[in-house]
Amino acid sequence: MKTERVRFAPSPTGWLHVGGARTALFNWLYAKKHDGKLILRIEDTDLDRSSEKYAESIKEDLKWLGINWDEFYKQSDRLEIYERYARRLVHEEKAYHCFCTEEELEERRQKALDEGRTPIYDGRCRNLSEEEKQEYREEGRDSVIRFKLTEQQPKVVVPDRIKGDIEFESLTTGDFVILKSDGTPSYNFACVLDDHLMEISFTMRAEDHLTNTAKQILLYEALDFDQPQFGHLSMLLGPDKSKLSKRSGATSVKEFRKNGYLPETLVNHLAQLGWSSKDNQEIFTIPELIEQFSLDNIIDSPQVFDREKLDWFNNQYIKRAELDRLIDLALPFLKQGDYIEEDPEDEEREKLGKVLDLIRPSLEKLTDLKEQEDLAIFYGSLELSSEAREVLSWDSSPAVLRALKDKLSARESISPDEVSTIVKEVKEDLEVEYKEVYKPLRAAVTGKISGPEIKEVLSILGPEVTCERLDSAG
RNA sequence: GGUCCCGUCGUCUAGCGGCCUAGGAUAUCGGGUUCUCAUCCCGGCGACAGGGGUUCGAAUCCCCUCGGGACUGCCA
Repeated sequence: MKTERVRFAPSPTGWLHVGGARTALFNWLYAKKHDGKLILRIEDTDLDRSSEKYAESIKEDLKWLGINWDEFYKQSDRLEIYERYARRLVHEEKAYHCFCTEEELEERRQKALDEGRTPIYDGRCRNLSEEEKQEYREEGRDSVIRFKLTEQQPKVVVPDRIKGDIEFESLTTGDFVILKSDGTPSYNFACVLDDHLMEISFTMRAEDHLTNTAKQILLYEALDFDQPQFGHLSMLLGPDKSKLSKRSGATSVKEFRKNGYLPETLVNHLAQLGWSSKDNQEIFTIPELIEQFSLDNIIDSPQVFDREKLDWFNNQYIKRAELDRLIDLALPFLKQGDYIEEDPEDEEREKLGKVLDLIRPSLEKLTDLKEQEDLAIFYGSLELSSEAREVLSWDSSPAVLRALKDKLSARESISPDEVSTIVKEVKEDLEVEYKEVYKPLRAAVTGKISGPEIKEVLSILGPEVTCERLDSAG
């Protein structure tokens, strides 16, 4: 069997957004599933809007997501190829030079619109004589090369592996441009040439390319190329149900990274937007995703990219992350907060690990670390809240704190279980309720009346610091 | 306007003619666990866009209507 070859072909005119990331992901999953190759192709033929900066950031974001590619191309490196094929089509009289200016075309388009007609290029430059062409050239007019659609507009059928065959009664485009006046190819032309030359076996892209695919099929025929298979993914929508755009809030992968999301969160959520596993599994590892991925389970209808579930996923993955990795993931965000300035080492790192492990269930995003009040317990100076003071003013509190201190002061360290034991002893010795021990203890040690498990807190803080705080609170 | 795609809880989805008084997840609400918050567990609310067919039987098949979306560039 031939190797499956798929591609992701972004244009470097902006940061990678989640829609593009999903297309990349689906292609990648498909490639991995079939032991195929993923080709990354930067479509930078729009010289004005493309920039190297964006091309780099797209690569960076893909890497961050764990989407790696096997081959890399840039269309701007291949301009002679497109030009050569365009000339070939002109030579075969399947394409022709058109000298109409953009202003003229715009004027005609507007007129057609005003008259309620579909604006279609009228093909007036199709049969220009050599003299006429020469005249235009002498006038200093630029020309483009247009693809000649056959007179008897044939029905185009797009065979779609996801949606099934899609028939176009008629294409609402006239002779479209394949080579622009600056010599760069237009999208459809470059795409067909590259997909063919790069031996792409399956072209999977979002549904907004459906009509492009129809046009491209005409090009495949004119060029006498075998066609790859096609597949169209539904659109990703914003909360307003229109095509996801910057207006829909944060949409670039970069922003999600910056906002404290884990790459596997995004991968998982994106994978399950328009695809679902047979048994409704929701939390996947990457190998599971690859194993279970199939075109059969792709959904035709568009889906809203909603942040709520993403946050839930992120909490799930934060809870699951390996501790050492979590520390590394957390550090950049911690440094943005008030408590940690630089990378801790040895015992400090170990302590941080314990702290993170303790508070991770409460983290939805890593950015929560910037203002995590619980961190103050371990890294800040103690301030008693008014609620904490109230608890400490209970009649029973001073004696409880004293008793706790007596039991702790002789110790070097203490385990969470030992805290439970001590609390129990104090409760029994003083004949009070658990609450009357726990609450003042929490208030004195953390300054707050709510927070992470107090026995874990004491274990991390250690008896010495704990006793100091019991002192100053008492 | 034209062409094309799509239509199950707010959102993501299961469902591919009977297992559906429509299942799961999330969000939300309530309860439980806990010294407390978070986590976790249990429960509630909540959808087949509408109308015609076909069929013994339709969320599932067909048609129409309505609704949403995309495309309609010398952008990709």
